[in-house]
Amino acid sequence: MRNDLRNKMKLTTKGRYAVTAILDLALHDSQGPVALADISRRQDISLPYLEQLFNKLRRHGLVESARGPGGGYRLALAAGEVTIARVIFAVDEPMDVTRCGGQQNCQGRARCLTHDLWMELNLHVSEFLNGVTLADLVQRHNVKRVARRQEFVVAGLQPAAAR
Amino acid sequence: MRNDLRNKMKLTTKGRYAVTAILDLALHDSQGPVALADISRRQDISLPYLEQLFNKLRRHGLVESARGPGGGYRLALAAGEVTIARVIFAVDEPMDVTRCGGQQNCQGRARCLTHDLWMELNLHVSEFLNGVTLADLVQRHNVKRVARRQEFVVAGLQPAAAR
DNA sequence: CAAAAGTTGACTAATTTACTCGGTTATGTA
DNA sequence: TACATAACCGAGTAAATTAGTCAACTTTTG
Repeated sequence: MRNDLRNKMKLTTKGRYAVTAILDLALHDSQGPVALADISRRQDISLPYLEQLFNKLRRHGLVESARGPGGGYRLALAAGEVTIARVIFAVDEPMDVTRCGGQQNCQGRARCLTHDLWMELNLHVSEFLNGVTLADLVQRHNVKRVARRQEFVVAGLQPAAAR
Repeated sequence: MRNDLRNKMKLTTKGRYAVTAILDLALHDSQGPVALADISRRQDISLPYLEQLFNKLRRHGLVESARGPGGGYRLALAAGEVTIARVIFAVDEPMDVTRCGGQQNCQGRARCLTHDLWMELNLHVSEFLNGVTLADLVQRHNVKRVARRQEFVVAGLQPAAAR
């Protein structure tokens, strides 16, 4: 027994923060480059942590950066092209195929007993996350509502709340 | 930012080992109580670890135990009643509802932006895992095949391989 | 050139996971 | 009634992962 039984889809808070952050970007993308500092304030995610996340998003071609004053990030693709699965994959890569590989034969040992079950589950999750894009989320009513509230909070309290 | 963004379904190797182990039990249940030592050999999971897992499975009413020589565990329910979700829940309880509660309003902060998305995903996963029972797995061809191989290995090598 | 941003890599604290160990209690069999 | 077998139980721990920080650098605009 070792720590092999892994499955592909990795869902951690890291991936969830990444989705939240890039969704914030999608919501403000039309107004020119968005600085991480703004996202940090609105979404309450630390700036250094955002830097780490966007670094990966950039390397995976999901966002583009512009340095210097007035700079920031923009979506590199149309919001409708960016699936949640791609975002999660970008920051939580391993997506780790478990030594049992694709549909390879695992050792003569037990792991295979339930191997197919986890593969199926993984497929379901992947399908779901591949079926939702940033454009879908931007359209959602509750997302719009929350976004408006965040706008207000930042505009009204920014200097004081920036801590 | 804190460690709140959790989601309900917790999928760890622990849960997967539990499913493998109880499936092994389901496969041999007809032959009387199954000793953990046997499952340990067949599935290559350490005995103390199995004890821990079955302790939880018992407290959740999924298995019954019989002490003493010839003792072991049996399913407490019909295999068709035991869903994978119940097994995973039994050993990985928290299933952790995240401070955002059921459909409660999370703080005035950003978490809600993607909150609904994770709730939906969670629903999908739950539905899948609630839809598969031990009886389903026992029927599967590949499970049967692997089980036969394990039978052979144990019967043929037990004394030597017991290490 | 100064300030605003992104870029990078190393480093760390906290948490969680996946276990192990030692000893106890119950039960069937000789 | 002794003994062997098996479940029971709680404490403890090592490794891995996560989530996040820090410091120093580069690019760009005004």
